[in-house]
Amino acid sequence: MGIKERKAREKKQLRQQILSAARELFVNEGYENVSMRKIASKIEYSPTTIYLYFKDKADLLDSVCKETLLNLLNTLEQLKRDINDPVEALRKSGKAYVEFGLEYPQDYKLTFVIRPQFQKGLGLQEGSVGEKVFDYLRAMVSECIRQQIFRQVDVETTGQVMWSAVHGVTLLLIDFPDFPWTEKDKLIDTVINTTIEGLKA
Amino acid sequence: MGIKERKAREKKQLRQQILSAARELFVNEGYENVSMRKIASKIEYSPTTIYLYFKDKADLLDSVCKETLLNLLNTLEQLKRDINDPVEALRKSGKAYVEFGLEYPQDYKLTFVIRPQFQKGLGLQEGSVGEKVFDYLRAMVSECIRQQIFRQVDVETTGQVMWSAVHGVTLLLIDFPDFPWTEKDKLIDTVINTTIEGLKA
DNA sequence: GTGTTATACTTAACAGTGTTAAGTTAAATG
DNA sequence: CATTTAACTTAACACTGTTAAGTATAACAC
Repeated sequence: MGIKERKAREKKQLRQQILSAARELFVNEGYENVSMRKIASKIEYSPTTIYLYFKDKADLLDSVCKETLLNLLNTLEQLKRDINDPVEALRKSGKAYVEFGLEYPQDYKLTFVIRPQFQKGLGLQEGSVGEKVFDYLRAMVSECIRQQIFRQVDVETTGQVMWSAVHGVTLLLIDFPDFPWTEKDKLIDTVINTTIEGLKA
Repeated sequence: MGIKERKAREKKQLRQQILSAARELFVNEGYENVSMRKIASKIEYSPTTIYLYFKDKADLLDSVCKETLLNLLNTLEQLKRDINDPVEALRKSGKAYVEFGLEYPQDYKLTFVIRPQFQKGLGLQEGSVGEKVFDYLRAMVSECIRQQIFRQVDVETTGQVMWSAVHGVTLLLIDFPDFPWTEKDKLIDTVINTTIEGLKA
């Protein structure tokens, strides 16, 4: 019974191949500037083959995005294990969050800006990766409050403030790459540090 | 010599008509889903006529956004006249900024998220309205630093931190209307206050 | 008033897009 | 060996932004 399994393996491989090609093109040239034909030509298949593996172009981007969000979650959870001080963990997590957004701007914008626009009704879907990322942030903030490092404001608000800050700087850096920003890392650090300082007792 | 003036007036009128039609369609259906043909049909001209008034679709979007920014700038400058305390002015301006975004969410996204995506290379151009808005913010922050209320970090960075915060919370509130946010005004105030506190000495 | 020029707009077309229906080819099954 | 099934391709549709060429009308000079 090895034949069916080989076939399934090959299908999975091609799916992954499409996904990788799409990611590379999306990241380098931007979602709008990448056509299905371009992706197809990169993997040396006809354009219509893609539709045997993905519903449409949005679904393809969706899948690319889900992959990278899982990466973000991995990165963050790895980080958590190595750091004890909750403030330091929050700082590093914030930085990792922004850097992820800058590394995969298309994915970031799709998930946190574009998808909500077309998928109204739910903020972050139940059980979605996006929700898990916010859960992670909440846990961290919660620890800072518990240890009385942060002011005793409610956890939800505090988490949302933190999210606003990193979300804001991420999008500004993505959307206005030619604005005369302060040196990028300095800006990110200052945003995170300022917010943390402001949240302290 | 009234003929030339009448002609000029008519040209201006048609330009404005195109602009209004474009704004309405962009806001209601989203930039990508609006074609030049759709705009043209709305104003009952041929599609190519638009190109006599605007370089291309991006330029049209640009002009729509410029209008939006002028409105924002007006709102802000009205505010400035009434307040003396620079921190209070900054707080109120931040709030006004966010509220402007929430009142015209589609316009805000068009200007600060969608346009940069399609009109690359725009830092904030010399003399542009966007630059004036940031100048406004800079002046305010500068005063806070001069009066030694804020830490002596450079003005640019400080301004950018402030912008990140308000931009972030504005977009989150727009894009995830069904997320279990803290009460809206409380969240906005906390974001602004936290950032201001973090910037203080 | 007539001929010419400039202005404002339109028609037709190009090269590209996402997507689908129908067709092909080769492998697996009975 | 015949038939069915799966994987992939070809051709086409209805769109997109944009441009070059054409047209009709209004303004101007004489």
